Amino acid sequence: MAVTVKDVAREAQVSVATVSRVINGHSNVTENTRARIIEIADRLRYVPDSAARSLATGFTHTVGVLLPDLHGEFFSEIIRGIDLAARRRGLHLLLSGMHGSAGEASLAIRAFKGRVDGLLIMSPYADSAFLEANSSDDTPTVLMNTPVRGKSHFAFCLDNRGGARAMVQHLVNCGHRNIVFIGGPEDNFDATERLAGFHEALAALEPYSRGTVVPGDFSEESGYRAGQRITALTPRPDAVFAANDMMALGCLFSFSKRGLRVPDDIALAGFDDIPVARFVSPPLTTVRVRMAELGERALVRLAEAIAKPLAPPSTETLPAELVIRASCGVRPYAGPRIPDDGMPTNSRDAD
Amino acid sequence: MAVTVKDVAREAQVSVATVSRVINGHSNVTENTRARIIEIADRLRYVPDSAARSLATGFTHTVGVLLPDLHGEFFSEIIRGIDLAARRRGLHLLLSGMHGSAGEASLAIRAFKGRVDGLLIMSPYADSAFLEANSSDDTPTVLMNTPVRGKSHFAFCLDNRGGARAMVQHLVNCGHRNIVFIGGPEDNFDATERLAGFHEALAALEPYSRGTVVPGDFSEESGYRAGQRITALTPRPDAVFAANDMMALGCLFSFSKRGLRVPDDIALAGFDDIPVARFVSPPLTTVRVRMAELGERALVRLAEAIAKPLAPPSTETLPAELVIRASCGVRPYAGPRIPDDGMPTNSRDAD
DNA sequence: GCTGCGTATGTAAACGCTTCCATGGATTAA
DNA sequence: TTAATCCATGGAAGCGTTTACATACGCAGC
Repeated sequence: MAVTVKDVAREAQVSVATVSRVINGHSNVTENTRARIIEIADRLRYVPDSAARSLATGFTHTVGVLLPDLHGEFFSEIIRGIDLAARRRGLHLLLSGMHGSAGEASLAIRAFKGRVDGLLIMSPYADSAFLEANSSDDTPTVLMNTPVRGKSHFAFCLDNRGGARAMVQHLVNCGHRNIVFIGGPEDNFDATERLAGFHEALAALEPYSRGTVVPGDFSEESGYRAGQRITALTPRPDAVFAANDMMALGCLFSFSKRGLRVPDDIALAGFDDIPVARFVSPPLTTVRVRMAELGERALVRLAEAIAKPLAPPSTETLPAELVIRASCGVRPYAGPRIPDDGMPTNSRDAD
Repeated sequence: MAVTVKDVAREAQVSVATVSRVINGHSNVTENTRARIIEIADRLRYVPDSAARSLATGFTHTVGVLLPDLHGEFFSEIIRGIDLAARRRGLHLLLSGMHGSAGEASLAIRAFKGRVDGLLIMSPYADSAFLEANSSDDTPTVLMNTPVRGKSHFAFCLDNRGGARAMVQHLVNCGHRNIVFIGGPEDNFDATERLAGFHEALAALEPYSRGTVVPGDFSEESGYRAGQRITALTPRPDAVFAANDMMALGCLFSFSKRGLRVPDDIALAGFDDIPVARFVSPPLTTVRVRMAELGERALVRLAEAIAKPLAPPSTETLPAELVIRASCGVRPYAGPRIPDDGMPTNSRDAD
């Protein structure tokens, strides 16, 4: 059915070897035959079979991407970054979201065997035991946002701790002393790091202020509940720092429902800089990590590791930047960013 | 380096055929040898090579997904739906975003050869000539959100027209007569369909009201500019219907900058129901299409087509639902949906 | 005890490609 | 003119599987 090298070879009256050489751009072919073969291949619509190629060469020109879930702006950003860098290098992306169990993730990794030249794994939950059990030594692997530090693998992580410290610093600068932190899931690496950063900064800046921590689970709803608890606190805190933006939003709604004004009555900050953060009222002060850049850099690293398998593992940390908007009160509400600080040129909304 | 069937066969003192039979769960193997081989395969950490398998069987258990871009909540939603359905069927996803040119898309499709059992292509720009030139007959293909109707391929499309009509109906119901439409890019299929729906509904409902159309390009910025133009109109329109939410937001900001209140002074509606729509003030009335469902159903269709290649092509249309919030004035602002109509259980924010 | 049959296992071809090695013709050097 | 060299091309092995076909074994029936 599908046309193969043999068909092209027969038509061109040469051997398959010569066709292969032409297809792969090897030099030692007469210009004459090369042209003839190319013409015939085009006419026959010949496209080499990647599976066979992989088998023969040992390369797939594909990387496997394992993400914890495929939900929300985060993943879309990361994937975009990865895709961008991958396409630049002629690499393809085999994508897999793992929903939950480690067993499933393990299965996904095994399924990658023979399909990929390298692995890109992101999981704030993945521990080193898991990797130990599942990483085949012959497949270069890069970890993204993982608790595992680069002893055995390349790893990228976010400066959750630094970002949280910077935010606390900012809140203190704004004159807030009594700061409440809304935490995330206990087994989530991002969440614990952010909490640690909060404590560190507070210990350094306000040794006499014991920071209150209210539980949360990263969901908007948990933020709402946290907001209710915070409202009930006496004396009322000066500021709330939520471990992520979604909780900050929930909290914001809870406040507005009770007539508490942000930032006049209480300051509010989040973490992540999700797109919505800009649009709520007041716009949310938060911490941004460039996820697309994370994906991009991770892929570049992986590509290097594939090319040169023996490079020693390392860990890189991506900086987190403070995004100051109106919700903490230091600046007056500047209004939407239109057209003051430039509009996003995003025109891909309904595609 | 990597362990193959041969290694397992040698260790178990059987032929590779027997090992293969065990691995693939064929029945005709003694329970005794089966157990022994499984034990050895586990111990040796044998994982079959997918490339070789594909070559031998002709199946890759992978589908190629071609998207126009990987930006924003849309794609993340679609991919999530696809991934969900794919994992359920043991299929893998080879992902490719095509940035721009048809040539690049064509290249991407060719690169899929031998890697995938089927293709999932989304592009509101892809025309049938392109598909004609690039679709290999032996690869089942499903189109998502495309101008091409299912003559030669399976196709899914969104009910852009119906959604737009419903929105106009709603605006009229709210008492608005003088309605302005902000259009999208001219070569975008979604945009033209929405515009058509607008005209159709208006012609039916308000034969004497010629609807004004202001140009836009789906970007927030273009919405802002459209808002400026609309503000200058006399008499001032009753309502604005933007071809997508991003433009509606830009428009909203433009209004708020001029002190125009929504919905008191002017009603505003969008299309897409992007996550932000819920959070702006006032919350935006808009039209929702379940993108995850689109992805899911498209994958299911494709899986069917792969299993039974001769099924006749068809087209399915996904309904668009009106999402009524406060921006059109019919209902009082109900506040955030917390906890009245249930909080989203999204807790995946910072992963 | 021989035939026949079913079952467990082995042998080898095939999948489509790349690439090492061989071949032979042309070109160059002596 | 002959030998050495180079270069375009062909032959064939090999990549790791699956699977059609062959084989050998055990057991039932006569």
